[in-house]
Amino acid sequence: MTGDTKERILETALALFAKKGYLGTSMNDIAGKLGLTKAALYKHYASKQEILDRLVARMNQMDAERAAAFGMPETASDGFAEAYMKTPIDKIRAYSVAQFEHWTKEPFASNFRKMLTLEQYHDPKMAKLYHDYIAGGPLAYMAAVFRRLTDSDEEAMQLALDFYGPMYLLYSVYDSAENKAEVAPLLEAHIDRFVAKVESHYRKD
Amino acid sequence: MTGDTKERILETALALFAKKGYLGTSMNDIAGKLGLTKAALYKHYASKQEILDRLVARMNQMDAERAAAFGMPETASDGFAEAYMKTPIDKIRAYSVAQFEHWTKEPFASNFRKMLTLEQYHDPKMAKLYHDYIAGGPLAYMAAVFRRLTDSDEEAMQLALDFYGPMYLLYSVYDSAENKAEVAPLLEAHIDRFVAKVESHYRKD
DNA sequence: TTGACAAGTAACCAATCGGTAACTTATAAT
DNA sequence: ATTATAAGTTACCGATTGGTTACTTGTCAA
Repeated sequence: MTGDTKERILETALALFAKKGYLGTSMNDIAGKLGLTKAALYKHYASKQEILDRLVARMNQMDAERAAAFGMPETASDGFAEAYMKTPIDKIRAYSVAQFEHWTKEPFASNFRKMLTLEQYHDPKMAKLYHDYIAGGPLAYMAAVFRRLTDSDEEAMQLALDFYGPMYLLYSVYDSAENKAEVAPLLEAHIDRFVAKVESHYRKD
Repeated sequence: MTGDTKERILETALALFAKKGYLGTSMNDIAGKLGLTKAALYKHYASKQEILDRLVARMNQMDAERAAAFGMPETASDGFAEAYMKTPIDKIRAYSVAQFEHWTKEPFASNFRKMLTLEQYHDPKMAKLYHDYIAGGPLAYMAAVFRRLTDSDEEAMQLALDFYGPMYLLYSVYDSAENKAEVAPLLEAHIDRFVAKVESHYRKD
């Protein structure tokens, strides 16, 4: 039965970190929501920081598994040399839609993304995770992918901005949307329009 | 001399709120950075909350003045009925570039944007300000502007996503960029490409 | 000269923070 | 039956929180 409580602590802590931030969430808050006292939390984790560390470790593990499942190079790496090899446009589309569903509908990933958003400016480690997972990381990734379609790094970056900028904005739209079911179709329409535009302009495919 | 200290308290508090969040910043932090004790802060503001309220009020005032200076309808309003009247593409371009410079280089606006980013999930008022100023607000604004170029609301929204999504992403890119001077040209290139694409596709201008 | 006032200080307040110590209780293996 | 052990409790710790009180100091007007 230890695994059950230990798991519920992680989920509850992450949900609170996503809403109130790491500093804004007390051990009493986490324990209270589980019907426990805060001392019980220290039977499972040595400190508040260790709870956060375990959350980060789990996110890294989940992302590596997902990247492997979709046959895409991992995101966290600095070198994107292998990214612009053979990634057909269909695979990019499927991967992007799945990524969006993951970061919005999956409770763990959605709360983790919100937590990163709240912690990015005062914690360098969180800033790097936010960059790699949500912001500049995927942008650089797409720029590397599009590099083989274009003649210059500048145009590849513009294509990456065209492609990922709206997707990045839709994360925020999703979070504050009253009807969240309307958001994913906006992304799919955007990707379809983008693919059509690229395929008509770069006919060397 | 009261105005000087009162002003420095606001600026210092906002800079700390942007880095550590509202809850993560103590009155001691603010006072210490000014070479004062926290009791001195209460000679100028009744509470920590009043400092935040004054920052919000100042931002609203600054934005109204800027919107008026650029001849654009205000952002915070719910009704965009007047938005799609006569806003030439040149004015939109100039306004957008100025907005980006404002939210990145202007210290007050830059710190305010970061503070809103950190507070958006746990404070409904901050969530609305973030939406109106940074995320869904400008998106809806651009969708209303582009509505007169298109046949449907759906296509207007797609155009707005194409236009504002990259701009929104570049805010994040700017914050973590080592060479910040390279970011604004990315936005200007994007806008030029967008304008060229729109003018070739919608030739009823 | 005096007196009002703005702006600052040191010292304190109750509440809360992350974390610890001592104790209870249920379960399960020997 | 006994004994570990895991999982919980209550009560406490020093530090810090937002905020208050009493006091001092400099300036400027009557």
